[in-house]
Amino acid sequence: MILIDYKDSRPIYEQVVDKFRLLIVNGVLKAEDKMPSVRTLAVELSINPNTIQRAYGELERRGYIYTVKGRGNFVSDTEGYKDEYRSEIFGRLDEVCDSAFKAGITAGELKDRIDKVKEGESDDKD
Amino acid sequence: MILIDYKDSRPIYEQVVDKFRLLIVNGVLKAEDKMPSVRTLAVELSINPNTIQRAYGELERRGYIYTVKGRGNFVSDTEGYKDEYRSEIFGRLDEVCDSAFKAGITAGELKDRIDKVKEGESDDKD
DNA sequence: TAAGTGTACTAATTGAATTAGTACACTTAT
DNA sequence: ATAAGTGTACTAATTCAATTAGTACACTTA
Repeated sequence: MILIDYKDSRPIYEQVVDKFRLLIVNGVLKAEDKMPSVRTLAVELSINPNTIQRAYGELERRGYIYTVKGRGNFVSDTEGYKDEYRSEIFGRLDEVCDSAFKAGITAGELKDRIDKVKEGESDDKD
Repeated sequence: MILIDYKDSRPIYEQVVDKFRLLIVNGVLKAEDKMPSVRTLAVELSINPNTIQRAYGELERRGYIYTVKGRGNFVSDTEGYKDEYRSEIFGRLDEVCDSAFKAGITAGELKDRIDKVKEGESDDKD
């Protein structure tokens, strides 16, 4: 369900947080779905339970999951967070545009590129 | 000329490399311009000369600057690197598009956003 | 010759991330 | 009641990259 990239220089717990965030905001994991237990996932990924715990703590802090002691972690109702995630993506787009314009790339070129990506979509990647 | 962001989790030498890369590919620093000396810049930024040296070594390895022993570091002819930099930006755009499409954002929405950024350009930022 | 430049090297320090180990509280099923 | 599974909380040790510190050497220019 989740894969760690050891070539990635970011902390493992951060990668775990991001992967789950994507699964949740993109609807793969739905509200009330049960998250894998801390210990289970730790064994699955061959990393320390503390690292998973830290990731789950972060996900809870940010509202993506909630905890029931003794029962486990569950996905929250994240409808509200989808807008937040969209904003995040637009923010990233803004940065790319800034860099692009500074480097002399035109809005037209960017738009053409979007169309190309759109065409090639659903290709087997990553 | 350069500013370090201590809130940024990336290594200092990497930040230095990036800042100079931008100055160079965007034409602020031109071919044959003299780079600040390792020691001067170290004092200016209040960081260790070794860190600057590492950054300069990286810039040289990547072809952005060249070294003349005893004289200093100078900006290379970077015309060829501008294409490389453009590709990099398009690559970043591709990633944003992928995320966007997965999150249900349409190509049209992305294009509209580009126009908005284009309008607000040359605003006093960073 | 003196001052300024880059280069090379080793050692020490720092700090975050990760791992290791333990203990405790709660829930569920038996 | 008991056992197994769950989350939580702590402290200590380890690992690793980045950074700092210090020194020495070679070259260029004035």
